[in-house]
Formats: sequence, C-alpha cells, structure tokens
Amino acid sequence: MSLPEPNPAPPRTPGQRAGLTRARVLETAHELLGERGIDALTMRALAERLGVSPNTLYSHVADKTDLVDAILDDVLAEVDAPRSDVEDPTAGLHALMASTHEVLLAHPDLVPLYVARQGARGPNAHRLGDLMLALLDRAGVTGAAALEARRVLIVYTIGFAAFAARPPFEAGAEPPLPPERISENFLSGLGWLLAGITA
Amino acid sequence: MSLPEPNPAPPRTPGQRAGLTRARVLETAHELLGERGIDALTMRALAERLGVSPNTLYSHVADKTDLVDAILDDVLAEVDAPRSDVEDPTAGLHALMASTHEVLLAHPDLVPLYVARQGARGPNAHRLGDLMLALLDRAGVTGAAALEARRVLIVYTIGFAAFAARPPFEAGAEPPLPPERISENFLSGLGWLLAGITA
DNA sequence: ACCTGAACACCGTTCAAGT
DNA sequence: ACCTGAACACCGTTCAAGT
Repeated sequence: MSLPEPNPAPPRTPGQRAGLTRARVLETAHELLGERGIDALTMRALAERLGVSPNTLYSHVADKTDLVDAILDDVLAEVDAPRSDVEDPTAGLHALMASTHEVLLAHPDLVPLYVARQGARGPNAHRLGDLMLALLDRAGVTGAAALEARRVLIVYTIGFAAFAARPPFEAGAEPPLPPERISENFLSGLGWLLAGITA
Repeated sequence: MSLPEPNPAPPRTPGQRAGLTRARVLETAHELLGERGIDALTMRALAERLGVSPNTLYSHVADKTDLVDAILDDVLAEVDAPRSDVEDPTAGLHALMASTHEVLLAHPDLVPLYVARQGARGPNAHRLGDLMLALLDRAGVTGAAALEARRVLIVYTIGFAAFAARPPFEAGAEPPLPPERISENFLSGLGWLLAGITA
C-alpha cells in the first residue's frame, strides 16, 4: 500500500526521509518544466521544489541526461496510437503522426530536446516506432524503404513541431501563424509525404 | 579568403592590446566548435584560445546568444544558392534545399542550435528566405501558400539534418545509415514535397 | 576603445558521513 | 537505502579600474 502524495516540500526534521520516488522526481521535473521552461529545469531547482538537497536526486536518477530522457519518453505515452490492424493503414499512419504532432505542440519546450537527443529512446518511443513499421508494412512498404519512410515521417513531424512557435528564417516581418493554420500546414505536407511513400 | 592568422594566444605584457576583432572572435568560436563540439564552446574556453580574459569577449559580442546567432548565420553563407532567374524554378528549389542540406550535414553540431533558435535570423538567412519565395512565385505558388510551402521545405531540411547522425526513435537495433543513403533519403522526401507543393 | 582582476550568482556532480 | 554538508570544477556576466 502506497501513501498518498505528500504536499510539496513539507519541512522535515533532520534524519527524516523525504520519501522520494523516481516517479515523483520525474513528475515534479515535468511540472517544473511545464511551468517555468527548460532553462529553469535544473537539478538544484528540482531538488528545492522537492524539499530535498540537490545531491539527493542522484539516489533516484543517474544524472540529468537520464532525467530528461525519461521525461521525453513519458510524454510519448500521450500519443493516441491506432491499433496496428486498423482498416486503412495509410490513414492509420496519418492519424498516428497527427496525434504525435499534437502531443509535441502541447510540450513545445521539449521539442528541441528531442532534436538534441535525436529522438527519444525509451519504451514508448520504441513501441511507436514498431507500430509505424507495422502500418507501413500493411501499406506495402517494407524493408529498407520502410525504415527510410519512417525516418522521413518522424523527422518531418518533430521538425514541424520544433518550428511551430514562430516562422523559421524570418526577420520577424510576418506575424506567427495561429496554431490551427500550423496544423493545417502540417497535415498538407504529411499528406504529400504519405502519397509519395505509398505511391 | 586566406587569412594571416596570428598564432593562437601569443603572450602579451600587461597593458598591451590583444587586437581582437568581432570577426576574429567569431572565427575562433567557429574553430572551437568544429574541433571540440558544442559543449566545449564556452565563453571562457573561447577567451582562453584567444589569449584573453573571459570578460574581454563582451567588448566584441553582446552575449553568448549573439555569438551563436552570428555563427549560425555565417554558416549559411556556404549554401550554393541558384539565381532567382534559373530556367526551372522547381529544380532551383530542389538544388537550393539540397545545398542547404549538405551545408548542415557538414556542421552537425550546429543543427540542434538552429532548432533551438527556431531558424537563423541574420542577413544570410533572410536572403535565402527571399530567394525561396522568389522561386516559389515563379513556380506558381504565391501568397499564404508560398509561406506555408517555404516553412515545410525549411522544416524538412533542417529536421532531416538534425536526425542525420543516427536513426530517430530507435533503441539502436539498426546501424546508422551511411551518409549517401541519408542524402538519397532526403532527396526522395524533398521530391515528394515539391511535387505536392507545385501540384 | 579595449582589456583585466575580482566578484556574483549560478551550474552538475562527487564524496564522506549520518540515519 | 536514502539523505545531507561540504566541496570541486565549472558556467555566463557585471563592475570598477587600468591603459
């Protein structure tokens, strides 16, 4: 039986345990990231929010890279993935990438990290990657062509999210597009890519 | 443009000037980045390489962001841009994006920075952006559609370069593709996008 | 105008020790 | 097993002062 969440950072007398869990560390890190942005996600700030000294975190997390990688993979759990046996596999791919796009848009701070890490590498990422291959296979794209198609789709999706906030290569002459236009824009390109891939 | 580089960090007597230039600061930063990677590009390391104390850099550069932005835009000068009056504007776009892809592949460390900054914003970036619009216009894509098409092409190109080093979303099961396969892969997707854009 | 010494306000991480 | 105090080896940046 597990205890309910203690409220943020109740002061403890020395020698008393904080009762940290890896899960709670990750969760709080995620919160901090959402509220204050990537630059504010420091080990020391995270420790403070948890009411713990900075070095305590290293009992629950190997290092900061480990922490960030775990967050990146966690977010992918929010992707609404179709079953691999949907009727129309191309439509399934479309839906999968569109959902991924939405999830990434909901976490704009994380997107540059996916790029810096060149993707996520945890279990959720792996599962989604396998699903893509399964759908591509059913759409008639196999072997090396499938791996290349998957790369194109992923790159396009993450890349798009990375540039969602403001237009690339611009001196600020044009106002940023509203989110729904960006998504339309994303879906157009996605359609072209899927047409090319399955042609 | 060959440069009569003074050798790195000749010791000076106190009160003597180092003779720094913004250009030389940028150049040396670029060197440092190429040799030791992005994590090694610190103001302090750069200062040391220039034989100068860290705070001196602030006489030539507003801050580290300014420094990095300048480097990012400089690299774009290497892009082999077609003239805006090439015979076939679609082929011109293809060539422009392909050249950009090559330049980015030659500077893999910088690519995540383009993403983090959501593009470059200096004069070279601006010039290339204008050229894209001119070519799209001649290919019959105008107005809002042209801006969206440009975004798609840029996102795709930078995104691809960002993931060139190793496959995204993978647990390392497959070996990384050799560079020429990556470029083939890039060109396939580019072709699909251009076909969709100009359809 | 360019450069430096010294300092400020941070980082991530490790180590030895306490319970 | 979990947590802390103290320290190490760094950061970017600012300030006052020197030439």
